[in-house]
This record gives sequence, structure tokens and C-alpha cells, in this order.
Amino acid sequence: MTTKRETSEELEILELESFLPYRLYRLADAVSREFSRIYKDRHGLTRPEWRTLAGLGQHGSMTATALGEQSAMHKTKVSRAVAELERRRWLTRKPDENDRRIEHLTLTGAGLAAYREMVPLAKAFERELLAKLSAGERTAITNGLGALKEALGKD
Amino acid sequence: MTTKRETSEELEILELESFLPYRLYRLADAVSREFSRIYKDRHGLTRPEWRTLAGLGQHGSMTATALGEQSAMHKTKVSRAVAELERRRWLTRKPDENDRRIEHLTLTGAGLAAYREMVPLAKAFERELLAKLSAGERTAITNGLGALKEALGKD
DNA sequence: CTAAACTGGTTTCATTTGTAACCATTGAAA
DNA sequence: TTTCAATGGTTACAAATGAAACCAGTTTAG
Repeated sequence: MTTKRETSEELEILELESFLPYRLYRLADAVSREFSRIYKDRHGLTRPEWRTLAGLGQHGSMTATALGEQSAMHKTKVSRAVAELERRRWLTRKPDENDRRIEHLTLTGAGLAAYREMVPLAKAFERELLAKLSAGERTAITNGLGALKEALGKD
Repeated sequence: MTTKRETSEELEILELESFLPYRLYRLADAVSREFSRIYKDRHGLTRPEWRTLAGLGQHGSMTATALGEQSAMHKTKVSRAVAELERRRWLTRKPDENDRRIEHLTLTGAGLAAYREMVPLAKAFERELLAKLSAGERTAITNGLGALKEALGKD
């Protein structure tokens, strides 16, 4: 099928399709693209904006740095996402009493409403995706991802 | 630990850390970032450029469209990656005899040399990553990703 | 034939991203 | 104290990306 060069260096060929970093990325990209419709089509949010909303919805009130840590975003992404959500009046900033560098971010009613609207959609998306797998496959992906994450951590 | 709001809508909170699209993306991003050092640090390649190199190294000669399909890249990405690799004289274009819209791309000696240099590094990277997992976890991640990919396909 | 639809590939433009420099504030050190 | 390093967050600039328009060439349908 594929046109491999059958030389003595056969071993030195990398099969991209089965290369872990590639498989992982491709899949994440596909899933993420598909999922993004939920926040992009309906509300015109970017991924950083969605994550910011999700973080605040989940935790109630956070600083920008905490947001960045929780959702693995660079501080500039957070900064811009927060600015945009503030522009929409979906969140407000409240300066910290003791440390005036810090701002505490909280969703407004409108922000919370949007969050509450999206959460069921997000859950449904995940549920439907997992529904296409067998029980064994579901635990495989869950555990596999968990293990890989661990493996990356302790480098 | 986390400051959850314990309201009657508890169920309507989404735990980002365990949300599949998020876990997947975060992990892929981390792995990809780590792996990118192999082609970025050493040769200053971008990911599309690396994938182009990998595709041609693996298959010997391909058209731009085929490259895009194999490695899931938008045609503009392919176009730019090819242009850059050509500029480096890592590949050459040969117009198709029958259809003059098509170009067949092939690695030059220099391109092939770079490919041959990187393949073992890529394999080592993958091997070392997987070495941190137990045998069971390895099959879990492999099968899990495979199953998920299938699930996405038949939508 | 010839016009319209299609395909491979490039280019243009607007948006998104990352890096680094930056401002303001705080904490530690002298 | 004054000074210097660190921290929270923003901004400026360059590079990477995606969407859509585009330019050949090719095919299809009258």
C-alpha cells in the first residue's frame, strides 16, 4: 500500500501514523475542533476565553495566575481572554486588599448564565463521544491518559 | 482543596481537569511541545515543516495534497512548509507529466540526511516516554487512542 | 468546440499566538 | 531606609495560522 523504500535502513523510517506524539496531537486537535463549536458558534468565544469562563464557573473566583495554572495557558492568553470577557461584562475584577498587584476575577450574572448554558452541552458532548466506545475502551483511554500525564510529570 | 460552590446546581459544574477534550488537548500539547525540541532546537523547523519532512522521508515522494491528507495539515500550511524546505534545498519539486497542476515532492540528499538524523531521536523520544509506563498502561493508551479515533471517524 | 465547474496549489489579509520587554507593586537584603 | 530581585499582569512586536480569494490547469456538459 504505502511506498516504503526497502533499503537496509528500513528501521530508520518513522511511521507517522503510529507515532505517539503525532497520534495524540491529531486526535486532540480533532476532538478540540469539534468541541469548539459549542463555544465558538454559539457565543463566538475563543478557546482561551472558554477556558477562562470554565475556570471561573468551576471555582467561583480566581486570579489570572491561578487561571493560567489551572488551565495551562500562558499569561498573555489569560490576560487577553480576561480583557475580552470583561468587555462583554461576563466578569468583573476586584483588586486584592493586601496585594495591589492581584485582581480577583468573578463571573457576573451574564457570565454565569452563559456558563450554565454551556456546561450541559459540554457534558453531552463528552457523553456522546464516550458512548461510541465500549466500557473497556473507555477505561483504557481514561487510564492511559492519566498514566501518560503522570509519566510526563516526573521527568 | 478546590473552592466549589455547593449549591443545588452542583451537577451543573464542569470539572475541567477530568473533561476529556481538555485532558487530551493538554497532554498532546505538553508532549508535542517537548518533542518539538528535537526539530526546533536542532534545525529550526516548525511543526508543519517537520511533518512534511517526515511524510516525504516515509513515503519517498508525494504531492502537496497527499501530504496534507497524511499529516492532517491545511493546504496553506503544507504550501508554506514546502516552500521553506525548498528554500533550504531539502526537497525538490518535479511537475507531473500528465497533469501540470501537480508537483511531486522529493527529499534531496540534504533533506534525507536531516531526516535520517532525526528519526532515531524521534524514536528514542517515544521509547523513553513509553518506558515510564507499565506494559498495561502502554496498551491502554495505544488502544484507547485507537478506539477514540475510530469513534470520531464514524460520526 | 466552448463555457462552466472543479482541482492543485499559492497568496493576501485578518486573527491568534509566543517572546520579550515593560509597569507597578511587593518582599528580601544590606 | 534604600536597593535589588521577584511577582502579577499588560503591551508591543514578530511569527504562525485560517479563511477566502485567487491563478493556473483539467474535466464535464451542453
